[in-house]
Amino acid sequence: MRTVAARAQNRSAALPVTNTGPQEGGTRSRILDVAERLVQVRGFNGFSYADVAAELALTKASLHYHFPGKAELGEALMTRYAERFAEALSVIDGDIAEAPAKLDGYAGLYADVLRERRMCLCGMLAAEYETLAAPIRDAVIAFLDDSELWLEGVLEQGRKDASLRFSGSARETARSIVSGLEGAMLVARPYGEVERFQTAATQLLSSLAQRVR
Amino acid sequence: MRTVAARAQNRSAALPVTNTGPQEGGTRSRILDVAERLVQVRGFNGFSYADVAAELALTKASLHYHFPGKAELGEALMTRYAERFAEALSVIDGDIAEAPAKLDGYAGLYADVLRERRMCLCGMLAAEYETLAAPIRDAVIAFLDDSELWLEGVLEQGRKDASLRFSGSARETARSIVSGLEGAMLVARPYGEVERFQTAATQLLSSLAQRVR
DNA sequence: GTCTATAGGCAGATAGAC
DNA sequence: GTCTATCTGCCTATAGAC
Repeated sequence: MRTVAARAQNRSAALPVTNTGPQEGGTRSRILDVAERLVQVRGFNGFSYADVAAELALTKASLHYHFPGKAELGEALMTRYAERFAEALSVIDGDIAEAPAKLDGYAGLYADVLRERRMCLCGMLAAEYETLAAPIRDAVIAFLDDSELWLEGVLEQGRKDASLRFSGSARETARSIVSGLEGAMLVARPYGEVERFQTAATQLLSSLAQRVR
Repeated sequence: MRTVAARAQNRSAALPVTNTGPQEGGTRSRILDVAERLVQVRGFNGFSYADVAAELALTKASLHYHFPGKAELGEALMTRYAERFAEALSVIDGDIAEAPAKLDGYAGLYADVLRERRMCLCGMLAAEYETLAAPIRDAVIAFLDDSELWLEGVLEQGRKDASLRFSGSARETARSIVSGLEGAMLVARPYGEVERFQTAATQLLSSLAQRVR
């Protein structure tokens, strides 16, 4: 499962977010890369423009040229993250046929993030939700909805071809899987043990969606 | 399950944390109450001494008399929270005999917190873990360890008396339950739907620890 | 215990030169 | 696009009067 996830990550990392010209996208993209990591590690309220500027050897003023305010930066972060995630899901769809293996691929995306000592960007922002500007909030909800929808499809496929068995609706089970994996990340990170996530994720997945074959 | 949880909450709320005298505990306790709610709603990096002071019609300087710095306040918050939680668990132990019902009572504690639009204090601090002072970090880990240990005992009891069936060790399953419930809270809160938590929690619990009777 | 007053620093953000 | 310089406000924290 690591292969698929890693491939998806690489592929998306190679794609410019918004290519507005030959040189223009470079700085913008590097700002997003640094800010993304800082948010995933320290939270949206735990980093500043100064932190990002220092890492890139830029000034705060330059950052404000690319992103007028922290809210706009946050929105761009969440939007790009959702795009990359959606892309990773389509890679899974293209490479993996069986529903149970698709679920493993999905969990692998989370594991890859945790391996870099990061929290899921969306999960981190979900914790800080109450302090976020409306556009960022909407992007958080959109990300969760997308994940849920994709998982719902996989679960329905698995139920149809009898490779998965689960109680309740596919939607409910999809929501439980998203919850379970986000929580497994949240809890594993303080311990600094990726293994803790792996064990919980495997148990959550196999009990929520029983593998028939 | 709501009754047990609510009772536990009330009981602990009536108990002074550290009664250092007739008048002394009052302000300290009220500071903790306000700060606790602010952290659970906005995060540790999302509130300030000024916020707490304003709500209590006090000055920031007065807060510093009771808690020298934000780190000490955070530590006191986490410690008191863990004590209350442990107390709630002992109420469950005293009032409920059957393991499956104990699990419901445990999930009910989370639901009670979410009903007040709050995140679990420990879950919130787990997200912000990287920015926290060492004593707060230790308290977060201690809380998680305690929860896990209690759940492990319940699961072993359930396996022994054949009221619960689960795959893997009791410890692993306990960890998955903690992860699952924290995640269900994290995800349900942005939607503002307690129902979302309830559905996920029920499904997580019943699939991780199958009820036999 | 609580206050006023204030320190010293960092936050997000802007103006305008290059 | 990136810089210097600067603003304003809030942050944590302290000194010292009451």
